[in-house]
Amino acid sequence: MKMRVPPAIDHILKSLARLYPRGERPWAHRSDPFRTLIATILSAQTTDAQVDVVTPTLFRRYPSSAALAKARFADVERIIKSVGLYKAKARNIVATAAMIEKDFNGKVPASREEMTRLPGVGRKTANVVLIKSFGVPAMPVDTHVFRVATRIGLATPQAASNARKASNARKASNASNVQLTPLLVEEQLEKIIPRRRLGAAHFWLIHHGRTLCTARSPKCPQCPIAPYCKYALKHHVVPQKTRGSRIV
DNA sequence: ATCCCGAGGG
DNA sequence: CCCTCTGGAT
Repeated sequence: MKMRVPPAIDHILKSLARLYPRGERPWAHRSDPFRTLIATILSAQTTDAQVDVVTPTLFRRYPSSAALAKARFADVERIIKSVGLYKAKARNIVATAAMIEKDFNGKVPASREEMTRLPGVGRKTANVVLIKSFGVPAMPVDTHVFRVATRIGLATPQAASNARKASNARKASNASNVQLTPLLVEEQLEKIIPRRRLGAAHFWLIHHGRTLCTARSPKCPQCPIAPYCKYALKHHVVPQKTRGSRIV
């Protein structure tokens, strides 16, 4: 229950909290599990702005899984036409609604095991619903979270190696040949970030990845955690004035 | 051109 | 591991 947070982690979280003080949560207005789930499925390879365009119409016409389960693909496709991958998503959300009705008594299942059986629901989507709608500690690891966490050292091959040794001592693996996977990053983040802060940390990491810590040309000179970011140091992008200084 | 809070299939 | 699915914003 009581968890001690390593100083570096604590500093990183505090820096991110200062950087993004509003802590705005995308889709915060959708609190019920069904809408959170559907909106999250729709969000793949699409901007959240695009999701916001189609969800009002979608949920007006299909306010519940019972309603959506009976929808025709063509009707749903027409409504969500402007989001990417809309054909697969139309199929998936209708099939998901049908499965919720048929196998889960009309309610979105509250476990990752059950949720990932739903068509179009992978581990990342399930984790979003778990932490947003069910209050279950889970870190959704998408490309942004993965990139940021590995860059700044919140997730490391060393820690992954240790975790793997602990859980499976039979496999003798050293840190150098452990490749970080989204699952390993998730496990590490859930271990080192206090449960209370997981939701906020998720937002900070993902928002950081979209703004400063981008894939192509990261804005390290503007980044407050660059002074103790391994990626920034390695690529010589730490500003002169803060290089070598202590963690702020 | 490149990217967007991925998932499923080969 | 790879590939495909997709429209819209920049």
